[in-house]
Amino acid sequence: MTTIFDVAKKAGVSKSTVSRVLTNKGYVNKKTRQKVEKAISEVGYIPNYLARNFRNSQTRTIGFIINGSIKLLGEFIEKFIKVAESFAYEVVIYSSDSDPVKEKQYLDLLKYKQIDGLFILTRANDWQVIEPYSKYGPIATWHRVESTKIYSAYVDHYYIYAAILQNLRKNGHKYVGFVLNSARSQNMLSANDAIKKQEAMGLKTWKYICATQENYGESSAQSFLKLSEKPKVVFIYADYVAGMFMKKLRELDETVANQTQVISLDNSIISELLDITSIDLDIDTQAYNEFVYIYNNLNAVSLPLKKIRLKLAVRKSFTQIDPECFPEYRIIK
Amino acid sequence: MTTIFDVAKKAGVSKSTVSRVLTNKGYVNKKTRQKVEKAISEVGYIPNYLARNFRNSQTRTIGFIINGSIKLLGEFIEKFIKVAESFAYEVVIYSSDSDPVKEKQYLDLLKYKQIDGLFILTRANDWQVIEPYSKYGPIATWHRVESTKIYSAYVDHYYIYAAILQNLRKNGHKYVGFVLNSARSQNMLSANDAIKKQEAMGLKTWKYICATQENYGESSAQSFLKLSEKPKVVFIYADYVAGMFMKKLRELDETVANQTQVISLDNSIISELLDITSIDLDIDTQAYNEFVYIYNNLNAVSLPLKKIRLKLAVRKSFTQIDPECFPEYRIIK
DNA sequence: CTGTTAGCGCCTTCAG
DNA sequence: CTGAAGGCGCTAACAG
Repeated sequence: MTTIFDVAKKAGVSKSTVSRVLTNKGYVNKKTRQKVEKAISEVGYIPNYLARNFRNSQTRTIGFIINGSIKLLGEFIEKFIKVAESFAYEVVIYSSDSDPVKEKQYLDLLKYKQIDGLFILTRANDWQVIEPYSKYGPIATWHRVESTKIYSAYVDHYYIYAAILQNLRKNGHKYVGFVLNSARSQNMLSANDAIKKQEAMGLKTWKYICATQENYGESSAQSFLKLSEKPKVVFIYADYVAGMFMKKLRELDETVANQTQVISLDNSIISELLDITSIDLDIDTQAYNEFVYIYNNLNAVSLPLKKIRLKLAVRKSFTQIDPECFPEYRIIK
Repeated sequence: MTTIFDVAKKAGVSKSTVSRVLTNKGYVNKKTRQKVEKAISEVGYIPNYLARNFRNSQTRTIGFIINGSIKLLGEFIEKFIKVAESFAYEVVIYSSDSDPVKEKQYLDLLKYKQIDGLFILTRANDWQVIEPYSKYGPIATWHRVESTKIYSAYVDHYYIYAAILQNLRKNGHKYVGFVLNSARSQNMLSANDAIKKQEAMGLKTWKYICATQENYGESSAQSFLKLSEKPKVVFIYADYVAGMFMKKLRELDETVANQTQVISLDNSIISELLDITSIDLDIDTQAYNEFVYIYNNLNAVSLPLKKIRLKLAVRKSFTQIDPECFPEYRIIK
């Protein structure tokens, strides 16, 4: 293995000079620089990042914790990686399997200087447990969290639900169905707030809370069919679930299926293939912001975050869109 | 930051002794060990992996290059990461965007000792370019490749296509449609071999080659509809494409859509939601084998690879299954 | 502008 | 069984 010492010997200079041309720091005479560069290629020098990182005590690596299924998160991860890449950072993926113990191990990596910063897709531990780790390095998450120490590029679901409901009311709907996630997340609490507000204003609702991530769509459809009076439109919290819901509904009762309109969240390939009207949460910008927050903290800079722009992808499952109700949205198609 | 020196001081021993208990190497008296362990927790010692890796000149990190869209590869990545984790390895994801230059940079990481091994989902450079890098560390891929230096846990598509075609012939089909990927991959060449063999035995075929990864399903459906005589069954190389094909077909001609049977590859959430009969390529085992190959090479051991077990997930889009034609398959549902 | 020097934290001979 | 010493490759003061 060649080291800067070999290069120095070849070029007839000192190690420091070689280091200076390598890192582009400090002054170095043009001619010496050329000599060194020539020597570098002559001896086939390969920088040892292990040594460099050790010396600089930095990894230029961000940890990224997923919690089980990344089926539909590919897009987010991909964008995050690309942004990181553009800032010369690497991304290591860890799988916590929603196990608090495992998650803590990864949190420890921040202490152990194995990573510079950490992104947690969905947490397994309480925020109180996670928060203290932020002193070892910046932490960001996709979960909405009220903390000054942990960043989240969340979209407030209150406004999403409020806008959709306002639209529905304008179109004369007085009875609306919801399939909600049981996760004790801020997003679902916000959604509930928006729903409650409309209920107070006379909206009749049917709500189905998904207990787990499995069979959600199916059981919600079964429950829906048991209703004596059924809402004409159902707002479902994720494409995947909406897909399952529609599939099961069609299987069990084609007539009802044809009469039921559906709106969902994610605008993924699933809503595209199943022609479901779905809200696009601007994942790309979210991923960008998440990384940039970490980057800013690591490098004591403050690059601006981008504004998240929601879009409503209008498809067959629901078409009565009143543009006025979506001031911040961009309706597509 | 606490170092082994702090621990040594506290325990009243030398750095070497601390190192020995930390790494569990060499002899160390029980009592001294206890003293050291006590000191470790007392001073709150945190090992510096940066230093350790530098000293050991290893990263315990495997690079994982994706080439653009990991929408449907989540499952594979996830499994790969979990296996790696169980062997105390980490996985860094890189995105090559199918750019040969970028890919080369990641290949260089192997040289630079930034990673111990490399997995390439789909390559951007020719294998001849990639192969030489294997001297810096083990390389594996998901692409089928004929090389002794690069491993691939591929499933020979010849057998898949042969088995499906044999089944179709047993069921009396004399005319079969195919939507194939244009990628100059071994898999598609093998598929073609299997198809040609049946053509030689009198099978009539319609073939559509997808040029790019976009609009594939749509254009194949349009092309299909222009046929004066249409095959009753179409075999499509991926769920995503099959979904698009069916969607477009239904949009343009419901009658034809209802008469057309579809089989595809992947058995992903898409085929589940769209009720497409699909072949499960046992991704989990493939991911396991890919990692274990790398692990074996890195650690000069030879843990056995697992046998890949294909499954046919039978759904509404195609039901005429003759079990005898799938000796190696497991038919589900 | 360049060379000398002194570590970073850890592991591993080599003596004792 | 334990301690002393050296060095992995690189960078950053500090002199010159």
